[in-house]
Parts: sequence; structure tokens; C-alpha cells
Amino acid sequence: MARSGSGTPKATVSDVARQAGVSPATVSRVLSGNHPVAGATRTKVLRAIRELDYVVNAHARALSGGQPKTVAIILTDVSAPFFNTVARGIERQAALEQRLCLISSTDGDPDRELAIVTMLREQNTGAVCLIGGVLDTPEYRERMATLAHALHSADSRLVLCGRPSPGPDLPVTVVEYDNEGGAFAATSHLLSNGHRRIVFLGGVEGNTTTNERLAGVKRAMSAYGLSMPPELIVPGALIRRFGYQATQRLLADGVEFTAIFGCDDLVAAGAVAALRDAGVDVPREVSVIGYDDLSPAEDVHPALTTVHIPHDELGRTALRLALHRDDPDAPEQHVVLGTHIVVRRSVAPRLPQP
Amino acid sequence: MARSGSGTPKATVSDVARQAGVSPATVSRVLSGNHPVAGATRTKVLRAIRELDYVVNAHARALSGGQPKTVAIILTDVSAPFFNTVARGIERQAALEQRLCLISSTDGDPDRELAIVTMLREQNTGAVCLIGGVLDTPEYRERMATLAHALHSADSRLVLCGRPSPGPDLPVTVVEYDNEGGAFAATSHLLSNGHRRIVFLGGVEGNTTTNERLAGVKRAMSAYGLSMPPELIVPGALIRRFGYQATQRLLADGVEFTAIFGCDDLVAAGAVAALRDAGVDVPREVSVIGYDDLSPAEDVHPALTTVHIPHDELGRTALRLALHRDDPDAPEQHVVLGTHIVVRRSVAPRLPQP
DNA sequence: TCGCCCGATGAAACCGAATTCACACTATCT
DNA sequence: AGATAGTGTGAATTCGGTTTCATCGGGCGA
Repeated sequence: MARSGSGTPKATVSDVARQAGVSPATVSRVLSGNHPVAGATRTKVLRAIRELDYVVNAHARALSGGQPKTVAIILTDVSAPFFNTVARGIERQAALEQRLCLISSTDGDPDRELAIVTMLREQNTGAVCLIGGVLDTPEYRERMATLAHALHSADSRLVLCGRPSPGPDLPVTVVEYDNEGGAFAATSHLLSNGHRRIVFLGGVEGNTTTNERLAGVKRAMSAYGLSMPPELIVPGALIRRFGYQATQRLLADGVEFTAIFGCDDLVAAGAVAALRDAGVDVPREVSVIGYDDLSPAEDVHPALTTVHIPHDELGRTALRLALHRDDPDAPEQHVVLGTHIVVRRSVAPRLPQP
Repeated sequence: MARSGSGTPKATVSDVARQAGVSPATVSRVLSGNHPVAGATRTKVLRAIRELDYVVNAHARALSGGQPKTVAIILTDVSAPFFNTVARGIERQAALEQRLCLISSTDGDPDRELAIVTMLREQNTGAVCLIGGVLDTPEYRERMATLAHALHSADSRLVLCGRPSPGPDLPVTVVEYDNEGGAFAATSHLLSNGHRRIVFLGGVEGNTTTNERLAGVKRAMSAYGLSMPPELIVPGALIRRFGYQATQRLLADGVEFTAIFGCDDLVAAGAVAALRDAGVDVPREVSVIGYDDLSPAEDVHPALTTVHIPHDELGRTALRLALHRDDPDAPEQHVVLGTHIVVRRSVAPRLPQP
């Protein structure tokens, strides 16, 4: 596969040096700026650079011991709202740090995740950020531990965003948000509005995010001396359709409830649609609360009360911590960001019993 | 800033060669696979690679004349629905081509776009994909032309996704979708439902996308012997809030209309909300049609009839074309993808006049 | 049996920049 | 004035692979 087709092949330091009448070393020095160069010389070199439209070759620079100029982001899907808002935060921080972002979607496939990390190892990125919850299995922890060490030995850093720490004493940066606390607050909000039979709707079983949110719900219930009846726990995919269909089923089965805790806004939106289509008024007859504060939350009618996650801050913090650690050999750094309820219009006091 | 902190510094070809008892050249040969290597030798090398957990250094490889292993994506915002679905398509194709994606958001700032491209030029990416509409000014065309040549001289390719061609005879790959045709179809749909006073809502003035969509609307009107009254053309930002507020204003001003063409789904969703809040029934009293078929379109109530854009195919096609051109020196490649209406529930026949 | 060609391998050059080392030249101090 | 510090510069080396180029050995046709 012969590639050619250049108009003017790109200039190198040598070309610039020749043009400016100096040595390549000098050109390199004015480029990096950390070495003394006479004013006149610098001017000549700068002019030559402009004339030749020279740009450094990042590969050559990286090879001769430069700082890595990229960071990597691995997520389930760039086009999925939660992930890409966090990615946006990482990207924002990366821009501040003068770095480029490599991004890859895994579609949730652990094998693909591994394949990507392998490709990434070749690239010598400064950090590898993994976004999103996962099944918290022993295999997962082991994979992460291996990865953390592999990256560390390449002077890179593994960063987990909204993902649990795979264990102590690992060279990993973990930035989570208070999943459990948000669920607790959301459920408390429903409870204080008089609701007692609350459906936990959606969330992949075994997923750490699901577990934490469910734990928060249960804790809130306990605080009221209640427990979650099994028939009100309905896990499932975090997609709109699941919320819709599962709610239809609950209605059809005659299950009693006055509120729904959607494990994310998509599921909650689906639930709202199903209730409306069944002639159930939201929030008068049934209250619905979501999670994530994704952009669609506003478009649901009634606008969805939900738990806000600091997506952007999550991403920014993660990268900042990973890139600026005082001791590169420091083991785990762990930060937990707060969440809070955003009250809109999908929750109302429970109707007085007839 | 002294970086260190490696456990085991990463192995090199030389290390592998020593371990396997062969020369570095041989290791390189089994790595690339295009050269004859004896079976036994290959086995030894492969084993050494495994034992040392060796991974090639992409920078070194790139330096010694390897194909670039990355492509770049530049968009307004990774977390904006339209852009990231196209990006997803590019990414999917990149995965097929064994390449990594560099991604950067510009926030719509042309200067930032230029800065990013400069950083990208250093990286020697195989292609640079720009996503999304822009103000079609002479400066824009000139910038793109410069960029196209600069990239071409670096054996790279400029790819424009959903953006107009900056001119003929440029080494550029352009993949657009039929913006005008989609708007024509959408408007025809409204017209055939009896609507005559149709609002063109949203779209940044001067933006190529806006222009094309407005042109489609006008063409459809002409086909019915009608023209667009200026008071029904209400350009504005493609955000939900604009749709909401602008619609409120139209209502307050007593402007007569029975249908709204939203320049995108977000604006249309805002319009629907404003109408509902004003007690206007959608679609019985006013029909609304959107554009883009973004994910929120489904969540609007009533579900939004809209124009579907093949986001994913757009991205995939763009990258495929850019990477596999028979003649690298070929000037512009230009493809236009079709669009089509997705009928949901936000459009109904016009009420008989009282 | 001799010569030829091809498969397999190593030595060495090269890609583009950064950096170390050495050297020349100037100020500065005694 | 001579020693000394310091500044600006070039030559050469290095980073980690890939790719000629050259060599060596063996199979095969004449």
C-alpha cells in the first residue's frame, strides 16, 4: 500500500536549522525554551520555522523522552448521555493541560476494553480513564489490578470514574460520586411525601452502580422502619423501553405502589410514559423520581425530579488528580463527590387514602 | 518535574531479542509479519514477548515510517447528541481499521478549532474529521483550504461531516446528508396535512445547516404556490429553551400558525412544551415536526415526528472514504446521504376552519 | 557435482527530536 | 593581565523500531 501524495514533505528540525544557518540542536533549544539562546539566533530560527511551516513531530519528541501529550478515555458508548458528559469534563481538563484525548467505546464488552487498553499501552498515554459502572466480580478486580500495574510501569496512571476501587494499595486514581447517598436522599424525598410502596425500577443486576443505589434506597426505607418488598425490586436495562414495559407489567399485575424510583432518568422517563398511557396521572396518583440528571430529564412531562451527578466535575477532578500527583508512586487516590436532588415536577404528596 | 516510578521499565525489541537469542531485526520481522521467519524462531520470539510482557512503542514505530494509528475527530461538543452520534460512527469504523480516535471539542470557537488542528498536525493522524455545520463565510472556506493542504502534505486527509465543501479541487473528503431534501419532505408532510401557516423555528442565522433547511422549507412551499411570510421565520439557538420562549412569544404576539417546523428536535421539544403549557393541544390544534431524530425526540409527548439523519452511517462513510482512497492525490470526494421522515405523533391534519 | 536462487538471519543505517558533552568566546574578579 | 565563571553553540549520542544490505546455508536444476 504505497502512500505518497505529499505536496511538500513536512520539514524537520534539520531543514529549519539549514534555513536559519544554525545547528539542529539550536533549533530544538528555541523550541523547548528551557535553554539559553541568543536573541538574534532565536529570531532567525523562528523566522525559518514560519517560512517552512514547521511543526514538531510528536512521535519523535515522545521518543526522545518527552512528556506524553495524550490521555485516554474508555467508556461504554460516546453517544450515551451519562458517559459523554463525564468525558466532556475529562476533555475540558485535558485542554487545560495541553493534552489530546484518545477515546474509545467498549459497548460494555470487557474483552474489547482489554483490547483497547493494549492498543493504548503502545501509545504511552499519560493516563487512562475508565468511565462507568461495571459488574463487580473478582475477575474485574483482578483485571483492574493488572492494568493498574501495567500502566504504572509505563509511567501512566489508571483512572476510574464512577467505578469502585479494585482494592487498596494499587496505583489507581478513583473518583466516584455518592451513589448511595443520592439514592438515600431521593428515597427520603419520596418517603417524606408520604410514599411507602416505592418501586426500584431498572439497573443491571450485579452492577456496582445498581447495588449502591439499591443500598441507598434500602437505607432510607430502614430509617422509616420499612423494608423493600421483593416484588417492588425490578432490575433491568437502563433504557427507556425497559422502564416503559416494566411499568406496564407492574400495572397489569396489579402490584400496588404510589411511587417509582427510576435507577436512571431514561428508565424513569419510560415509566412516566407508561403511566400516562395507562391513564395514571403523574405526579398526582404516582410520583416518579429519576437519577443522573441527564438532559432528557427536562423534556419528560412532567419534568423529572432527579438526582444530580456532577458529571463535569467528576471528569475534571479525575484527570487533574491523575496528572498532578506529587508522588508518582503514591498508591490509590480516592475521592467521592457529592450528589443532590433536583426537584422538578414529577413528585407530589401521596393522595390521602380513600 | 521528575517523572519516574516505574516498577519494571517497559521492555524493548532489544530485550526481546536478547531473551530469544536473535537479533532485533528478527523480532521486528515477526512483529510485522510481512517477512519470512522460520517457525522455530517465531515461536522463540513470541515466547520472549509474552515473558517480558512486551508491547511495541507506537511512537518509535510511527517514527520509522509506519502507518499512522490514529484518526482525529473535531466537534463542537462531545456531549451534544447530534455530534456524538456521528462521532460514534467514525469511532466504529476506526475500530474496524484498528485505529484509535483522538477527539476534541471546540465549543464552536474557530480559533480553538485551529489550535486543535495544529496540535493534531504534530500527531501525524491518518485523517482529521470535522463534524457539524458552520457559518459559511469566505474566511471559513479559506481556513478549510489551508487546512486541507497542510494535512495533505502530511499524508493525512481532511474530512468534513455534515459540513459544506469549501471548494472544488481541494484534497478533502466531504460527506453530507440531504439537509434540504429532509426539510422539503418534512414541510411537504405538513402541507399535505392541510397546514399552510408554518413557523420555521430555530437555527443559527448564516449557518449552512440552517440555510439548507430553510431552503427546503421554501421549496416545498413554492411547490404549493406559497411563500414563507417573514414573521414566521424565527431563527435562534438550537436549544430547548429557545424553542420554548420563541413559541411563547409567537403565541403572545397573536401570530397565526397551525404548524411548527423545528430546526432540530430540541427546539421542537421546547415548542411542544410551550404549546402544552399554554393549553394548546399538540397535534390537534398545532402540529410540530422536528429534525435530526435525536434520542430525546421519543421522549417528547406526543412523540415527535422528525427527519432522520443517518448519523452513524455518516461517520462510518466519512472515515472509510478518507482512509481507503485509491489515489491519495485524488481531489475532493463528495458523498451526500439521504434523509427520511420518521412519523410519530406530533403531526395531525389541520382542524377545519371554524 | 557445480552453480544458482531463495529463505532466513544479523549488522547497520535511518526516522526526527532532545540532550549530553565539549568547546569557543566573553564578561568578571583578583 | 591571567584565571575563572558563565553563555551560546555544534557534534554526537540516544530513544525504539523498521528497513535495506549483505551473508550464509541449503535445495534444486543442469
